[in-house]
Amino acid sequence: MQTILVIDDDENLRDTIGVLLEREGFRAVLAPDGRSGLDQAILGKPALILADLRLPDISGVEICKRLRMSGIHTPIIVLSAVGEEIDKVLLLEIGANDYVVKPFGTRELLARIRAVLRRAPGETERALGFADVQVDIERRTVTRRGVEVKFTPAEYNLLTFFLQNPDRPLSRDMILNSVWGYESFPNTRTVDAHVVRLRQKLESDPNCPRHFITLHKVGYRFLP
Amino acid sequence: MQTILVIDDDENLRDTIGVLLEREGFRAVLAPDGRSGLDQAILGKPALILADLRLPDISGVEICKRLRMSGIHTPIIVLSAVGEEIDKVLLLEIGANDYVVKPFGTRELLARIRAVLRRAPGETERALGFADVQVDIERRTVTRRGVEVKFTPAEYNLLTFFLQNPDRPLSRDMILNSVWGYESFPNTRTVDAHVVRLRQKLESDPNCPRHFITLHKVGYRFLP
DNA sequence: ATGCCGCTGTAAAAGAGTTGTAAATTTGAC
DNA sequence: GTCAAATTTACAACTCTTTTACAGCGGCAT
Repeated sequence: MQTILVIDDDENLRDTIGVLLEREGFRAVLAPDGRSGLDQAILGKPALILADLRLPDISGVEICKRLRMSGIHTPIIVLSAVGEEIDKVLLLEIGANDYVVKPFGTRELLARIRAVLRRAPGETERALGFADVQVDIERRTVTRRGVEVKFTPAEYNLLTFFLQNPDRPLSRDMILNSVWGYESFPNTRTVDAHVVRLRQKLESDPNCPRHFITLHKVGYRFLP
Repeated sequence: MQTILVIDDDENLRDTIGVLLEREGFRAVLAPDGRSGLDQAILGKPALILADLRLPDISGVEICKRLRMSGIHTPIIVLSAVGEEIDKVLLLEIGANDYVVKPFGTRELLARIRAVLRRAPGETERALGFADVQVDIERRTVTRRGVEVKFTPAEYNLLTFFLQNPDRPLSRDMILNSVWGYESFPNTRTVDAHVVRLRQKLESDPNCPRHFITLHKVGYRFLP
């Protein structure tokens, strides 16, 4: 299932698009501003991004620029309101893949989304791994030296999140937002508890972790 | 060199697939509608057919039916758009060999094509089974150690769906959509109730299922 | 070094939510 | 209407998640 990130400060529109996308079989991740949108764009690895041109903090154009400068080529469709001065050529040069002018029909939006996704051969990695651990995304299984290791949903989600963001320092809040979502608000210690279990199941020596590293006062970092 | 017939009314997609196939060493024959597709399927003797589910004149399902009725067993992969109402079980029973949901990655499509070509010297699998259980699709019967076991329609549909999707985690919603279709909206607990009955009829020890596995908070998985 | 304070590791308890399953109810075919 | 099938319901049993508590560790000022 493909994830689409929606960055728009209009809560109503955001939710409407979210519902629409889920109905069409996508997973929708919603962000109300450029800052959190950018985080999600990097951490959540969506298949596509819908970004409003005008946002309270970082504009859609700026989001494009920053992502492209970071070497992230996730397709982006920019949403702009009627009357907003947009230089379409500039937009495309900057790295946006398409733009849609509000108000738009759901059919049009979906058509654009599909067109963009079709052009971009999705790099849906089916297998991830490190050291003696293999994760089969398709089958949702984790094996270590060929032996299956059982993971609960939260553990599994955390594990794949780490695998998809190697080497990067990840704060507990970032992890909570990305893995648990913006709807639930558990204690940050919850992350620790789950990291412990990842270590117990996957580290050769859980007392001296070599992959799930603690960054004191910062968070964690995963090293393959 | 193997010929693959592509039947799709979306010119863009048709050409994209055409180019892709040629690059991978196949000969691609393109047809924009069901009528010409059917002609080509009969006359061109392709090794495999990719057919869109929704076509202006004759649907992909109808193409399957007509070819199979004519005694032509060319493998067919049906392409369907996300959100299109498809009964996957029906599709496979009708004689399609596989289905791919748009938008799809090129890697996925090629993998499916190769998989179908590999197992086909023709014939749709008419018999499915696991352990001591045999399912005869043609006769719609299930036998265990040679003894027939009675199944109600819903149970049978669920069983064949599991058999056709081994190893994969299947959420209750996916199961409902695929087996019950998009028209009816039963409670997700309905799935549980039917799984219980599959286990009672087919598991050696229904209390400790080895084939119809629960994935807590996720759904179910069938292991042959 | 030493001692302090806040951060982290961890097991275990508490809590929340999910699933198994039988029984009750509804649906649909004849 | 009758009957079988399908679906919903209800609740016990269970799993997973989160919190809690405390021990140990790390870094910092003295």
